Order: sequence, then structure tokens, then C-alpha cells
Amino acid sequence: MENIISKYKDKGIRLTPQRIAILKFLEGNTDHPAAEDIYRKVRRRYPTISFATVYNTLQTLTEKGDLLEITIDPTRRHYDPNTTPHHHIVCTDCNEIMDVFVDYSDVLTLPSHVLREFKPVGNHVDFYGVCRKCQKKKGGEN
Amino acid sequence: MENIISKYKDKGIRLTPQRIAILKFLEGNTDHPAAEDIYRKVRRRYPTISFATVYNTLQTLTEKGDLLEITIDPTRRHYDPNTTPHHHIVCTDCNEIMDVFVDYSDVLTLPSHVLREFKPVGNHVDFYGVCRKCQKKKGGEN
DNA sequence: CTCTTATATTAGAATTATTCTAATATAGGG
DNA sequence: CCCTATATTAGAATAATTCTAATATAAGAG
Repeated sequence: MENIISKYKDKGIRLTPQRIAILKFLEGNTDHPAAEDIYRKVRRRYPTISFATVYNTLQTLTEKGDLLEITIDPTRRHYDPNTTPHHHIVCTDCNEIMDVFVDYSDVLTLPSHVLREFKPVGNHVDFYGVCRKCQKKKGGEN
Repeated sequence: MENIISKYKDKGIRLTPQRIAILKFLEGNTDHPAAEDIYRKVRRRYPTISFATVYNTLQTLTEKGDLLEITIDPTRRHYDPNTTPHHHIVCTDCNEIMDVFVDYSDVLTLPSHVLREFKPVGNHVDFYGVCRKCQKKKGGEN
């Protein structure tokens, strides 16, 4: 936590108690929370926190490059404090998301006619699968 | 168009004029339209069509496996009538989406600890880049 | 060709995620 | 300890999608 504070002291972002709570919740979190998950958790300690604060903070962190927005669930944005390049596998049944730490950048090459139209700046692989819990659930349905 | 009709005759989906109009709009379309794009277009010929009809039809087609939902723009779902496995590159500036027809399945392997938790069923690569139009626009900003 | 009914369409309301607003509060440098 | 630029807040606004329940119709049966 001290590290969080020192990390942001200079970046021109004010460390309010609400922001510190959000940062603490996010730090090391691998659950890929949505804004509402963060709101629910932080509200336990700061009952008057508003969604605007949560969204503002998430946007600020994203702009500073300390948070990634994950667009893999069509119903809501998820956030990932791990900003090292990595990928995700989502359960097609329950939408659980797991990290995939493999660097595919060498093999994800683009054909020249695409490169003629786009200057690539990054990539992200969405894997789809069925998690163990849902495999069991489905097996039981037969 | 005859092909569309015969294609759906048996599938247990009724061919209403609205659905035919949606199918015709989608057939061969590579623009990755959102529901609203489809609604606007079809409304020109069927001014009373409702969003419910558009969404219902898109869902039906998706369930029949004849349409793909693309989750790459956090603000809305896009649809792709090309159901052969392929990928997309999105402009980070204007959100234009272009198809990428490359089969990466051989190289997109997953580590064993992921395979222990998930049974993979597919994958999709999101490439991010800047399209030519926006490159020019940005160049002009300096 | 007409009847029948299961299925589709419709207008509009409801829901849900996200953004906006404008009034109030406060972090943190001086 | 002040000052003020920035943050927080409640609540309204917006926008995509889903729901509802009344009405219409595709298409198979006769």
C-alpha cells in the first residue's frame, strides 16, 4: 500500500481515500472485476461512494496505463490491473475469465493487404472454452 | 435471395419480409454492422420495424450458427455474417473493423495449467491499429 | 383457397451499463 | 492553516438491449 501511494504521488493523481480503496482492491486482483464489483466492495468501507467516482478512477488509471479495459463480455467492461501483455480465456457458460500468459506476438503476423490499411499497435487473443465447474454442471444435465 | 429462402425453409425459421430484408442486408456484408445500422437500413423499406424484431432475428441467426457476434467494441455488439473462423483489426481511433483471414489455430496453443481448467472451444484475435484515414487525420494534427 | 395456430411483429415500457451535471468537499502545495 | 484545482457525490441523462402483452401473419393442413 505504501508502494501504491508513492507510485501515484507524482503522477498528478490525487490520492483520496476512495481511490486508495479502489487501488487496494485492484492490486494483484486476477478476477477481472467489472465496475460494479469494485463499487460493491469499496462501498462497504465508503458507503457514499458513487459510480461516477469508480468510473472516473478507472478511466484515470486506464489513461495512465496502469489498468487495462477488457472487452470480452458483451454486457460489461472488465478491468485488469495486470498491464503486461497477456490474453484471456472466457467460459462460454459462466463468463469466468482466466489469464493466459503466453507471448504470441511473433506468430500473430498480418497479411500485407491489411498492413497497407492499418498500422498495428497491439493485439489480444480471446480464447473461448468451458471451465471445469461448468463442464461438471453440463455433464450432470444428461 | 432465392438461396436465402431455400436455406431457411427447413430450419424452422419463418421467412417474414422483415427477416428477408435483414438477411439481404447481412448477406456478404463486411461492414460489421451493429443492431442500429441494420435497423436504420431495414426501416427504409419497413418503417414500422422495431428494434425487438432486429434483435430477435440477430439472436435467432446467431443460435442457428449463421451469424457471429463480435465483442470488440465496448459500446455495442457488432455482427458478422461470415461465420468461417477469422479475426479482426479495429481502428483505435474510429472503431472501423477490418477482417483478417488467417488461421492462427496451430500457433495459439494454451499452457497445460490452463487446459487443466478449461476445455477450449475456439479463439479470436483482436488486433488494434490505426486505419489509414485516421493516420492521415493524426498527422494533420501536428 | 381458406382455416388454424404456432410463431413473429410491434410500440412502448423496462432494464442495465455508463456518462453527465452541478453543487459540495478536500488533497496537498504554498 | 489557506487556497484552489481537482475529486466526490446524488441523482438525472443517455444509450444499448431486453421485455411485455397485444396484434398480425407464415405456412402447413384440410
